[in-house]
Amino acid sequence: MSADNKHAEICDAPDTHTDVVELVRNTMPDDELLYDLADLFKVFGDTTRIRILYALEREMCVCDIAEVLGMTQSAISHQLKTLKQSKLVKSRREGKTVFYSLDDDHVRDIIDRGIEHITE
Amino acid sequence: MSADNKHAEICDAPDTHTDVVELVRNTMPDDELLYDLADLFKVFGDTTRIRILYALEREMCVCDIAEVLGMTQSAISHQLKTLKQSKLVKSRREGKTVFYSLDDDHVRDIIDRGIEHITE
DNA sequence: TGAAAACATGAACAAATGCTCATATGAAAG
DNA sequence: CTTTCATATGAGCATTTGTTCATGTTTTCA
Repeated sequence: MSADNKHAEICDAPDTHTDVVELVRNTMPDDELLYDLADLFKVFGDTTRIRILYALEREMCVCDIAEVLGMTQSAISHQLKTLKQSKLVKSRREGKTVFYSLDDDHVRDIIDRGIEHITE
Repeated sequence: MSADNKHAEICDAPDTHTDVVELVRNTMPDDELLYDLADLFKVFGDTTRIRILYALEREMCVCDIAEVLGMTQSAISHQLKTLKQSKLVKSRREGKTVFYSLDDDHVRDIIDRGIEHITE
């Protein structure tokens, strides 16, 4: 909690900079949380996965998703695994086919915020 | 608008699948929008950039950000460029130093939604 | 004008990532 | 039990990406 002056390492700045650095350091969330957060957004950061999430406004089976996106069943399956691990989609088995849908409302929420930013 | 039966290409599914595929296809946003959206989230999908955004709750100069994160000035500068191109941060010059801050409220909004999802 | 400080940028390299191809798993039908 | 359909998964490969290192810009001050 002591203010160990690291001023020398910082740019040739007025003393306020040192204060700001210390202050911001203390108000930053745990690195673990920020790491998980980046990992979550990384999942949204791919065109295929975003398109899958949009398609899943309605529950769909794997091969139909592949059909909608015009992509391989394998490619879709791989991405669905990623999406499921991040708890963005859930699955339900019915015989041979597996139906996927959005896991909760957060998903659409996050996407909508992104669209807001883009189309402002 | 005609329902050109692509049933053969789809999994051995009841006719409803074909309908769903067509329906979802028509309700999907333009690929360009989805591409831009993925690009936006891609920017959030990196630990360094997320940490920078958190640090910028207060306006800071480049070298102070580098100090807070314990990283090179060059690395930070590169990432700030990415963040600026996505309109997530803005900059203001004051003599030799350049101060960065969040561009608008959407940024913190999007991040908060992400945290909600993680810490649920 | 010349040097130093703060920042920006280009090239290069290592690490992460997404798709493809082949194959494995699991369920239903014959 | 064997086959077939829907899906899952592992390895391989090409592309993307983040950092480092060296250098370029811009501003200030002597």
